Amino acid sequence: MAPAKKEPSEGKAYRLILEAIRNTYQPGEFLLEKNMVASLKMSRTPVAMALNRLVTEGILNKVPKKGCYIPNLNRDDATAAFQARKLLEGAAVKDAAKFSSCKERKDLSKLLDKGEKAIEDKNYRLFAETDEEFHHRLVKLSKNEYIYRTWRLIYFRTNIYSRFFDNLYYDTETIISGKILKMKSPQQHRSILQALIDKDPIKCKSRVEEHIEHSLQMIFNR
Amino acid sequence: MAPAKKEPSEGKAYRLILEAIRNTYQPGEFLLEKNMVASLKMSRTPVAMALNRLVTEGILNKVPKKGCYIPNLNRDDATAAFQARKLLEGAAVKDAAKFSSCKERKDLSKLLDKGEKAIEDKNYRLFAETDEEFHHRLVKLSKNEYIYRTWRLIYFRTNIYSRFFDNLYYDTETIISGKILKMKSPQQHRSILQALIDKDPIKCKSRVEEHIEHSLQMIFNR
DNA sequence: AAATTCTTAGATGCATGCATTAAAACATTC
DNA sequence: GAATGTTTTAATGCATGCATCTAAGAATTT
Repeated sequence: MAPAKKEPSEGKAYRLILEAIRNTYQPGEFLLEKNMVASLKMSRTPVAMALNRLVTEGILNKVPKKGCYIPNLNRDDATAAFQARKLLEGAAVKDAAKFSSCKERKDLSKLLDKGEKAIEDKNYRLFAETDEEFHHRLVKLSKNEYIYRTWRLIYFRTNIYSRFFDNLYYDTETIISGKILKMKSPQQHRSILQALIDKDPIKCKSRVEEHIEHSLQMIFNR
Repeated sequence: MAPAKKEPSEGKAYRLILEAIRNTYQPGEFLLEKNMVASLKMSRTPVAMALNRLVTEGILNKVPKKGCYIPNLNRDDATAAFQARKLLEGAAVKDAAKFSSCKERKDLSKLLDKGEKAIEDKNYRLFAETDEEFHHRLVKLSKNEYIYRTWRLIYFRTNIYSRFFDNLYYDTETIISGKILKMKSPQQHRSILQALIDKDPIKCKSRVEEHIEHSLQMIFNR
């Protein structure tokens, strides 16, 4: 039997609070330390540390001596977040197109298979997971730790918008710079992967940018 | 007499530790909580919070149950950091060229005056300050909070390199994509500002990128 | 003497009590 | 009754003691 090391309290708190931010809390809602201490069954110190971390990451806002809350959603903020994400993710895949290995591309393809199957099964939760992992892996391929770290937080924010407006998978059409985009998310993913396989950095970048712009437009069109 | 509100301990700890990271500590050096508690004359809690924040920001590294330390310097890391900075700062000034107000440009010009005077006086410390503020203001002009937040941390990292190699102001020449760049930093700043005044986003972006690439090359050429 | 185990010193991780303060509830004045 | 000032409440901010763990050094074995 393995020794079964105890998970550090702060890390556990961070993990569970982050999950609750994604799935439970609403924009504008205050998070009381006291409540978390109760539900997490630990002392205030690790909870305070985890909250502090989330504030530093920009995932939570804070009012001194008052507490932390989920940032509110608005059009300008969404635009800024998606713009920043487009910049980072676009540059990342541009580099990825130059560096990616055969195995990495194969693995991405398998991941897309899994996502498409999830949609067939109407398991949208699983699709959302694979979608998220696809983007994470793409950006990691850039091999630039600074870009990845920074992208990760902004991506989280854009994902809040997509989830809130229930837009992770939809069969709509969007107009971007005069072009009508009628692809579903999985098709867009495939076309990004294809550009990656073709080792075409420019195409890779523009397809990613269109994909992200598409997500933003879907939010606005609701 | 004003009430003179007491500065929160955590904020003070953060501020002073950050300053020490810039001016005192060396790459690889461990930071003992105990020592900071002693020099800052406060309890462990706010110090731990401040360190936690610095780790989250990527300014410090951490080994669990051991402590925090200044990240080591190396060529690949420098390349990645400057690359990321170039991407963010380039995009930021591109937007800035579209949005900046007359007053904002005037203020930037005054700041450059101040920096040039500092060099005349051989006050390189003051020049470094104005240099830093110039870049901060430039990126803020993008009006994108996500880009600014994220850029700020990466800029800090690149600045560590520049300071470490004592390269904030030097009269060297560099070759970037075949072109010989022979400008000093202040001249480069002026040319960036000029592109901003001309409201030429593309020129603005490329000049900023060259300026940053120049900084990186100066580090490598030492 | 080298390698291994045991001990111990000293660091971080966590729990908890007190201090401070913001805002809600209440009382008072106009 | 509205506006203002006061009290109370309940949250975060901070200090500190104990728990846990890492790593360095001492003791032991080969």
